[in-house]
Amino acid sequence: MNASNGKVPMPTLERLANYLRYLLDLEQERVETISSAEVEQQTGINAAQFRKDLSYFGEFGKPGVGYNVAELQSRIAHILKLDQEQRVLLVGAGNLGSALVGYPGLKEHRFNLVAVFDNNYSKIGRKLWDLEILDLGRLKEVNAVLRARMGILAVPRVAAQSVAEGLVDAGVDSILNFAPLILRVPPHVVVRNVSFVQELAVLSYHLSSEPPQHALDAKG
Amino acid sequence: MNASNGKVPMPTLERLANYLRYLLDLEQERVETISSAEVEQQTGINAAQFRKDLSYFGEFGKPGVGYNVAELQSRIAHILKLDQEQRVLLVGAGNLGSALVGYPGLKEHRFNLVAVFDNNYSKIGRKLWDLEILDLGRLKEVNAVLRARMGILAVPRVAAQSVAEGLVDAGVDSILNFAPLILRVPPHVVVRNVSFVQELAVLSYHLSSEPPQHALDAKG
DNA sequence: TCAACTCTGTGAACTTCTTCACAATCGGGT
DNA sequence: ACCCGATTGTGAAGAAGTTCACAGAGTTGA
Ligand SMILES: NC(=O)c1ccc[n+]([C@@H]2O[C@H](COP(=O)([O-])OP(=O)(O)OC[C@H]3O[C@@H](n4cnc5c(N)ncnc54)[C@H](O)[C@@H]3O)[C@@H](O)[C@H]2O)c1
Ligand SMILES: NC(=O)c1ccc[n+]([C@@H]2O[C@H](COP(=O)([O-])OP(=O)(O)OC[C@H]3O[C@@H](n4cnc5c(N)ncnc54)[C@H](O)[C@@H]3O)[C@@H](O)[C@H]2O)c1
Repeated sequence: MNASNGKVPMPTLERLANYLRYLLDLEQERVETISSAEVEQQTGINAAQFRKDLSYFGEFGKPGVGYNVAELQSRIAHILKLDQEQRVLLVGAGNLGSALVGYPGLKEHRFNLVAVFDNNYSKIGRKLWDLEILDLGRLKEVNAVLRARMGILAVPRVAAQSVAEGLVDAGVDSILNFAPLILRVPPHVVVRNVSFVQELAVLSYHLSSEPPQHALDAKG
Repeated sequence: MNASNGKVPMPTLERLANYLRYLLDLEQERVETISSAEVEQQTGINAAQFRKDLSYFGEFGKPGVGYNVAELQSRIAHILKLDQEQRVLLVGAGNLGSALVGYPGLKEHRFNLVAVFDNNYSKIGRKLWDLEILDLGRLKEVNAVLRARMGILAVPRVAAQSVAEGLVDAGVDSILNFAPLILRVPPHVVVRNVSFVQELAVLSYHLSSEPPQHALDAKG
């Protein structure tokens, strides 16, 4: 009796996209049915965790059988709204922005990068792959037409806060931020940060405790 | 009493790099001292959380005063081993790899990208910024000299698992993985995944509950 | 010197997330 | 039709993380 009404834990949401990726692989391998135990065996995700994560959204499996791969895949895609086009604005046509525009993984998940903005006049008007780089000043005007609600922030750190405010003003209420700073946004706006340096720092920390080389192994 | 010996929660580690970033900003603004209450006010990070996170590593502040910005900054950098060079290997000289090599933020935190590998013969031998792209086949041989323990995986999904194994075989025990899949690695190896699509999916999910208040603010 | 005040460091309470463990259910075999 | 082995969905236990709240350390000023 759970089914999506209650509050879903954030870690569950974060795992959902991973499940989806894995299910798409299984589908391609023509696997029709999978049990949570097999998921655990193949991916290391705890079987009970997998089942409970799904349980927040309803009942997906059959006792004694498992889950239908194709059905589960499409239902997770639906939960995450990855079964419908999501229009996305990108600000910052630099190294990272360029990699993102050229990344086919976005379209595969129905994320449609509909416009790219920059404030550098030597870039405005040029094309980044197949998208023309637009003047940041036109953000609100352009999005009045496009009505994208998601924005990707790939500008230098010092510009990020003000650009974020511009995105919000243009009607964006979900921001993926690559700049290494904590954005302050109104409460209705959701921000997710991607920080390569943070991830590397966590790895770096762990190096300390690890033995310097792979001469050792075996663990209780 | 605490000081680094006990187990540190993973979320604490993840926040540490953020604190560092923030402290570097304060340093640049010539702020000498900061209290946890001011941190909360300026960044939204809960003051008690900030204090407790630090408490896992020792005592950093003075009651009645706060924290010395420069000292705290350097002590956090030390905890994360960001006060010493960390050599890093990159595999995959594509769009993302290229952005990473050109990203100055890595060097700023003492991450030194010492070699780039690819398996595409039209790329091998060319330069990516100032680094020559090396044949993936030479990974082990080259790292026998360089002795990097960190690796960044920026290859297509289908290649990621085997390249990860190659990295581990070459002595790498920390991997930052950009490919959208769950890597299986030996227990002594630490993996951190960066998944743009996962982050976007979480944002996409949240769009549901938000009111589509595009024209909420009554427009100009 | 002392009182008034500020702010840290941290046990303890609280909240959130993960894992366990088992009744309920399914499909297949006989 | 009925049993049997497999597997789900989920309360409840347990683990982990966050926040509270306060004793006590440091500072200031008289
Ligand atoms: N390149 C990476 O691998 C990488 C890794 C981690 C984080 N980041 C972060 O991502 C962001 C972008 O990185 P990058 O390497 O693409 O930088 P970049 O310098 O290559 O590109 C930044 C782009 O933003 C544009 N820009 C600057 N100010 C702007 C403004 N106010 N409005 C609109 N556009 C503006 C610039 O013209 C440029 O095109 C930075 O915050 C960086 O810290 C990058
Ligand atoms: N570009 C992005 O914005 C982006 C975003 C999210 C995730 N990713 C992921 O990052 C990875 C790299 O993305 P990209 O856009 O740079 O791809 P890309 O195709 O531009 O580059 C991949 C590089 O890897 C090399 N390569 C392929 N197989 C290899 C192998 N076995 N050994 C060594 N090198 C090999 C290719 O020659 C190429 O140079 C992919 O897994 C992708 O899904 C990329």
